Amino acid sequence: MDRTGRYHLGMPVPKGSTIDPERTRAAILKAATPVLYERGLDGIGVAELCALIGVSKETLYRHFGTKDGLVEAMLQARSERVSRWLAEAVAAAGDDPRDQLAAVFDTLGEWYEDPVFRGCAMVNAAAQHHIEAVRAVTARHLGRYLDLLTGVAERAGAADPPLLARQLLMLVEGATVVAAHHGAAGTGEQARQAALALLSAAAGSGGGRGGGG
Amino acid sequence: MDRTGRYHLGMPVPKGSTIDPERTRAAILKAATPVLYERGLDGIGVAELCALIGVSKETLYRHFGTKDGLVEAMLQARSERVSRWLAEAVAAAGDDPRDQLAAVFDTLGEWYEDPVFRGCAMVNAAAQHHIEAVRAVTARHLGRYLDLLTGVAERAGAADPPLLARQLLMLVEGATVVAAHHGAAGTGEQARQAALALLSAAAGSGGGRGGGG
DNA sequence: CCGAGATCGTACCGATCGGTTCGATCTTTT
DNA sequence: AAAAGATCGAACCGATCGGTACGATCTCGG
Repeated sequence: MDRTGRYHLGMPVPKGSTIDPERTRAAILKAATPVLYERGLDGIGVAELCALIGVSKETLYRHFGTKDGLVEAMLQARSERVSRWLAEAVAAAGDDPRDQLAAVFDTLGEWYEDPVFRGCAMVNAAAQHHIEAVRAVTARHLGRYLDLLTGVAERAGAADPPLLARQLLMLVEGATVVAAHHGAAGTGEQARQAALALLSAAAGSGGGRGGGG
Repeated sequence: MDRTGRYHLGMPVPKGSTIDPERTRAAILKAATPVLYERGLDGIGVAELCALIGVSKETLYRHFGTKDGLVEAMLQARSERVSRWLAEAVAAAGDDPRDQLAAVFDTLGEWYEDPVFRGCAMVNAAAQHHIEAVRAVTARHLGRYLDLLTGVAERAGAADPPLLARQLLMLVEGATVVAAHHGAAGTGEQARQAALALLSAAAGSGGGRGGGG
């Protein structure tokens, strides 16, 4: 032991407060998220993960209890983060629901082009684990997307907003799968065109434009 | 050792031929496929898998070399089987491309309702493993779907058949993801409606019906 | 200045994993 | 009848896994 000391995730500890109870947890989550996303939940062991993110196993286990606990917390945080990210893109797109929908797929399209893109982390996780909590996080995640898309569908005056929203959700998740496993080039734009076509069809043949509100 | 003997996967050996060289391999694949699909590729060990399907580890390893070898062979066989299954549904739907497209999603919809449905096995596998061979099988699988849908798009006289086919592929994979993780009820029909709407839009605004041969 | 507590690195644990080996049994071939 | 070869069950192997324990270090509250 000639080099102990200097701990806490390599981050300088702010002089105030009690070494931060929640901060360590948040820092672990932030550092572990991209590693677990790239390597896969079962593609890396706790020991290697800890070494990569610079935290001891004891600290990780005290904050998350088990590896599954870490995974669940990570997925939950990631779901909330990307949902908020997409919602902000919609909010920034103005009042026209067509622009809002286009913003969704433009945002996704940028993500697809990212070299680290490996598909939806929540869907990937649910696809490989039977853990009920993981599946629940994924279902909730899709629910968030559905809510966002339902709002767009309603504002667009779709005849059946829940139906259109679910169809758009399929397009979102399908574009993500196709981009991950069959090439990302152009996928965002192709999906955007399809989404706008669906919206036009739903608004045109159904309830027309300018839904009450 | 009071009960050795009586081997070969519990299947009665036909009296002719050399105990079947290929037959054992096919039988292992057939038996292992649903187990690996339900439990997940990493969710079951080779020992338990062998016990469940009634084959010894030595036999399995002689036929497939490694667990990854078994996985690849299984995914390859499954991809060919389900692609053929979908192609046959299309072929049985008559000459109208709209009927053919509807048949695709009706067929998928039935699959979604199956209690053992857990999403697309190839996509699930690629989502959890970095193994290049697995990712290749998945890419090829999506390519088969794309070929099928391209044929439909061409026969429908779409203005841009490759574009429409890729959008329909997103719908297929998206419906599969949504059915797996957000409830299967109605997903097939909802996706079918969306697909037909996309086809109408692509044919209507683009090249009209009866695309040139 | 001294205890409480968070963190570190390392060693350790039992379980499980993928994969190999071996003796015995049964079938087919020669 | 004897050789060849496929299969079985079980034992075995080294590696890795998730998780725990321990002694040491550092910070903070009192």
